[in-house]
Amino acid sequence: MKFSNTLIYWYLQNNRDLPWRKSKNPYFIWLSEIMLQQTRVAQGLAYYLKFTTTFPTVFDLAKADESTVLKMWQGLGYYSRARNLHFSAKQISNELNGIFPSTYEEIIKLKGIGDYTASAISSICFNEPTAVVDGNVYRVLSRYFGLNTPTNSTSGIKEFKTLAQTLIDISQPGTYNQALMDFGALHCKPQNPLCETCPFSDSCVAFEKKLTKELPVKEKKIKVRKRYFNFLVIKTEIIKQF
DNA sequence: CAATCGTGGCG
DNA sequence: TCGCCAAGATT
Repeated sequence: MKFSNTLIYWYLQNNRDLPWRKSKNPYFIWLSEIMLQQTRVAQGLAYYLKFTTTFPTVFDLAKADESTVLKMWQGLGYYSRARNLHFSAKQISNELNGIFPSTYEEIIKLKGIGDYTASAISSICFNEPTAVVDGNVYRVLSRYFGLNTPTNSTSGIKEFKTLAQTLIDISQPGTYNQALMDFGALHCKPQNPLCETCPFSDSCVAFEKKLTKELPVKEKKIKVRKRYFNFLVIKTEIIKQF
């Protein structure tokens, strides 16, 4: 069976019921994608609900003060996301008549949106076959194909993006992309992946060669840390009495 | 292009 | 307690 078909079959049975999946409104998908950058679903969920309630449309978000937006973002981290989100909301509201751009090429021009987010929005909302590559995708593909190219290297980024693009189901790219990420998050987990009940266990290279724990490979970056040591030298004077 | 940006969960 | 990581983007 084709990779994408197996994946989507798994997804239809195991996908998470998340609020942003009820909609294809690019404004909502955009909000969710920005919030979930480097952030777990469990952490971002409450913020997504708060934002969509307070700002039901891009106009409402654009009208708000930046300080208000930042306060609502408080606790989520990476605050430049909130500033870029607000900046782009104003741009969409004022210059694009509130209409979200509908192609990858146009979407990626927005501040705060890079390759991943542009691919996610264009595939989910506009059915454009643009493959997403996030941490989940690196892990699943590196294991399934047994690839040890460091995922944080320049060549690795290109290699995985190209590979993901060849695997995409062009008839339902949004579903395929979300399936791949959900599969990575729930099944092909970083630690203790569920290989025993995996639909890919007959074709996964890492499983066959017992390399699951070794993949994906990340180039180690040396973290310089300063350590300060204080020494207390104790001298005792021994007085010899005789 | 390597460093940086936050927070919380996990072993 | 510590290092690693989690739906990345920017400079």
